[in-house]
Amino acid sequence: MQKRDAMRRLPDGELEVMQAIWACTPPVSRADIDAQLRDTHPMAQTTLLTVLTRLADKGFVRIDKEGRSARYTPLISRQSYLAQQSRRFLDKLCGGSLPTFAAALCDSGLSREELDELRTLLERDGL
Amino acid sequence: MQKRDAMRRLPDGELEVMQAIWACTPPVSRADIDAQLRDTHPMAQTTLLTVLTRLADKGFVRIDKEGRSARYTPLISRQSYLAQQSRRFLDKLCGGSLPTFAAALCDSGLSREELDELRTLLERDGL
DNA sequence: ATCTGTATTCTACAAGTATAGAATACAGAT
DNA sequence: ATCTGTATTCTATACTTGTAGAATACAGAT
Repeated sequence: MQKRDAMRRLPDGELEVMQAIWACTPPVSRADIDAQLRDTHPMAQTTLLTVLTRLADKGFVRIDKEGRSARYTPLISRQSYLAQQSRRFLDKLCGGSLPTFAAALCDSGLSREELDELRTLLERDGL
Repeated sequence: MQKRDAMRRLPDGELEVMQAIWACTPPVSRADIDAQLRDTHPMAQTTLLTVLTRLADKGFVRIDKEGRSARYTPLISRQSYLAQQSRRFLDKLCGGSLPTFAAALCDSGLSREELDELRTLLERDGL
């Protein structure tokens, strides 16, 4: 049933759940996830379970049964997912063009200060 | 039938077609779009027509009948779509955090030189 | 051994997306 | 007036996503 295509872009609902999982320290219980989602995107228990199953099918989380309940461990780090997706953005949306990408950022509603901050961060992290 | 939600993220197939349309000088014929798609994502004539209809429903293109054939005009510019989507990326994926965003870019496989280029572009365009 | 509450799985359904064959419509040729 | 080729619309299927009720399973109480 597994699709094994880690590079794929998660649909919104599944991304929300992944973000919630990433926000916890693994291994994560269903209750932990639920607590995280309460603010951003509350959903019925069964809905959450369904989404978690799909995420497991896609290889994003591992489900470990522990008696009555289960623990969820992310198999892909937030950092690497974000890296993959920013690459995807640059390639698929900007056609791989850095000037196009830069222009998009400049038009994205960021203030001068924020753009400067981003430049600084890129300089520091890049080293 | 129209959903009027310009901020929405287009699914892959529809994005491909929009990119093809943006790559032409409007008004664009179906043949123009087809030629653009030939390299990246060839699809049957009827499939293309179906996608174009959906894009029209969503308000992304206007379809003007011209006798036997039709002309397609983008109603949303590539530039503004990219700006919206980069904002979306920052907010939904990075939780609005510039440091997180910068880290994602640094991990995205760009070389030192490319990161430097991006910094320069941000500086120049930002002015 | 039975009851009970809760965790998990099954099943379901409505939209949305990807794809395209069948049917139709129509301009231009004869 | 009819034929013909091609452009467009209708119809259709399969898969994905969002959402959740119904059914089940099972640990702990009695």
